[in-house]
Amino acid sequence: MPAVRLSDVAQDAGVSLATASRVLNGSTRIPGKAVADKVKASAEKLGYVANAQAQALARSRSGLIGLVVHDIADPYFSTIAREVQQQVFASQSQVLLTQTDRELETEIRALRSLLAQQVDALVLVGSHRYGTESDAAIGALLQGFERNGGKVVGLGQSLGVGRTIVTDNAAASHELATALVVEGHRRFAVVEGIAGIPSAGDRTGGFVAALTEAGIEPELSTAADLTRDGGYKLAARIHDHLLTAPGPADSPLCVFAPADVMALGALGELRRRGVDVPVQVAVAGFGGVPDAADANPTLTTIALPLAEMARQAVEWALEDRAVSESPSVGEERAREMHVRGDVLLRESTALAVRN
Amino acid sequence: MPAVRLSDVAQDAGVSLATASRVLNGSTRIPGKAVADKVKASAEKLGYVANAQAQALARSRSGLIGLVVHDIADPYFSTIAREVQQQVFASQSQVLLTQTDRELETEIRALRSLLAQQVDALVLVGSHRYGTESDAAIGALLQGFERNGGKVVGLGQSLGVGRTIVTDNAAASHELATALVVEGHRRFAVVEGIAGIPSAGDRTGGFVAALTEAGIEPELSTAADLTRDGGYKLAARIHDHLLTAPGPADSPLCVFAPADVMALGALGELRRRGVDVPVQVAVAGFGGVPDAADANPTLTTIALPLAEMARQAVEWALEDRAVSESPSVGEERAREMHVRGDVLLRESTALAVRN
DNA sequence: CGATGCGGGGACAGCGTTTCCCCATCCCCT
DNA sequence: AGGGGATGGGGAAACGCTGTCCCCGCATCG
Repeated sequence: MPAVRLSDVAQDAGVSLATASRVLNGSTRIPGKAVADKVKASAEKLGYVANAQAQALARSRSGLIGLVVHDIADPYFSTIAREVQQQVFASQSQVLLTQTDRELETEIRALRSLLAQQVDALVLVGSHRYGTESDAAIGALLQGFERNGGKVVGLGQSLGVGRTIVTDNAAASHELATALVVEGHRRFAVVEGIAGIPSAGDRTGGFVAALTEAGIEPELSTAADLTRDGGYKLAARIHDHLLTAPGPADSPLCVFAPADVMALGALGELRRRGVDVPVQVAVAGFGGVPDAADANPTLTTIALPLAEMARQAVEWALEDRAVSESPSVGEERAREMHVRGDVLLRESTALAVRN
Repeated sequence: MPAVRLSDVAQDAGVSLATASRVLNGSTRIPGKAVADKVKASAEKLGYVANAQAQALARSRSGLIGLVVHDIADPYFSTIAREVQQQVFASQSQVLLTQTDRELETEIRALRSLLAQQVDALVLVGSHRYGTESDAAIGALLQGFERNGGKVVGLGQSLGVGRTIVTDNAAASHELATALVVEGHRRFAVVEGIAGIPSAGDRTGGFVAALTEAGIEPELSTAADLTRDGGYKLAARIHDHLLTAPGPADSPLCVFAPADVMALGALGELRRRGVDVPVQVAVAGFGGVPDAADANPTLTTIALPLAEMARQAVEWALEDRAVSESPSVGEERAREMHVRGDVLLRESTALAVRN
């Protein structure tokens, strides 16, 4: 029972293949009303569903958008994915989802697959930075893709190719650290940057820079993944550290986790270990996922306009190619858009009222 | 600068299209080593990437798996999606993601698109139940898909087509309610079922049935979406209700939200309103998302083995068609698999120790 | 009244792969 | 030494659709 093809519809309606095609797809040429109705009736009757693969092959446009995230279970990425999917779907296109787990090899494989599927555009969220030696393969892939007419949109940091929605990770983290110091925090712990993931390093970097300016040095710097599990590990380290270096009782250790999901995990693990937040330890995250506002204590973080960023990314991804290929003389189309995060000081970093 | 095609590789290697195809894809016929190496070298040199669309057309297998969820930003779905994506990707296939937002029309559109993309299999998570009048269109779509050789796997409740991983929502909720009553809870609030989403109704239904058996009637039943926002709304209703019917001071109102994300939202909103959980209000969820364990208070819930369920779904979805078409005589392949949820009584429903 | 458009429909050549079928070798067996 | 069976490579027909080119007929205009 093979699927019904366009030729079946054409035959049933008594018209040619060409006419059937014109009726059932927005062609430039609109057949006469009478014929059109006949074709539509036949299509309906037979339950015709176009073969997108064949259409893609003939049109050389697949209507597929590749979405690359590190981990779809991370609320940061799933919040973005939600919006991306909605927008793309509203435009009659489809989202092809891939996860990299922050592995370079996996990302390369994922990109290869997406390219093989002939995606029209690629939306990379929190990708590796293009340009470093080991990322050369990715850079080559992306450049080749763009040269063949594909669009690349980066969400997070600049890729060196395509268009990017840049979050100034370092500046935002700098602002957060400054605010925390102003609040009265003096003891800090940070998470070490992760090789190949520049955004994490930028965040910690900006944070530490602000501390340095304030004449403060973090008393702990530890390595951990940007995941919930990483947050557990981070909490364990913090706990251990406090056992050996308790410090003044009225001064909590403020830990900056460069991802909200990590901060949320740390919150859970600290509590399990009987460490009070924010009295003994203060926690700050980065991202502004919805979960952070409902946590207890509510999580101090840098809120990024995730939905807006996603919408902009899709807009660029779906933008008519004709427009993008004709850079209106003199006025070059913006290749980057900067968004800023809002520092949200909440309960997780609140200091006890001084008596 | 069009992409390099297989014919380019063949020409470069000085072999025919057929041979090149045989070398670069696992064909049954393996060309001689010498020729194979030459072709591989050319492919590498030219940066050849196969056109999956064309392959799909020729092979009539797309290597695409359609994933349908209500809301990818809901941790329940994103946890499942994470696992599904990983498994599918490991098998050289791709995930096509769609969200329904729990809208029937959207789900129909989504299915149509997935069918148009010629997906090899469909994984439906928490879909509408097939069989009710308004779902006839979906049922027809799915049946037609299956008849054409597609596979359908449902995750949640039975679809009436394909294979299903069934969670016994009613029984699990019944067990949870019983446990809560045993703990000492006497006052309950529930969420009304939502038209078209049987799982929510089943959960509340099982919960209420257990209460009835215990001679208890919920003192509040309210409508709210199975989302974080729904949780906010639920919390607001609960709060209002408590203002008019405070009840005995030592007896909290226990509210059952049939989705963890909803319960988590309620936790946040209750706190914002100054309602203490679990002292004034107890909260229970359903699903067992990772977030529930890190919440404060930790969330009582029914934990489903989400990752396992996802893995099983993918296994069925990717199962060799030849196997599934030859039902080994006598031993019919299981069409359903039942998983049970574990009742996890945690802090959000803890009663104060009786003095 | 004949010529010029133009609207509307059909034939057909691709789009990039796979795969069936045929053909040329080469080897081994009789 | 000749024939038969492997073995390995090539030609070409699909796969289902789009888009270009062409043709026909009717209305309009000179």
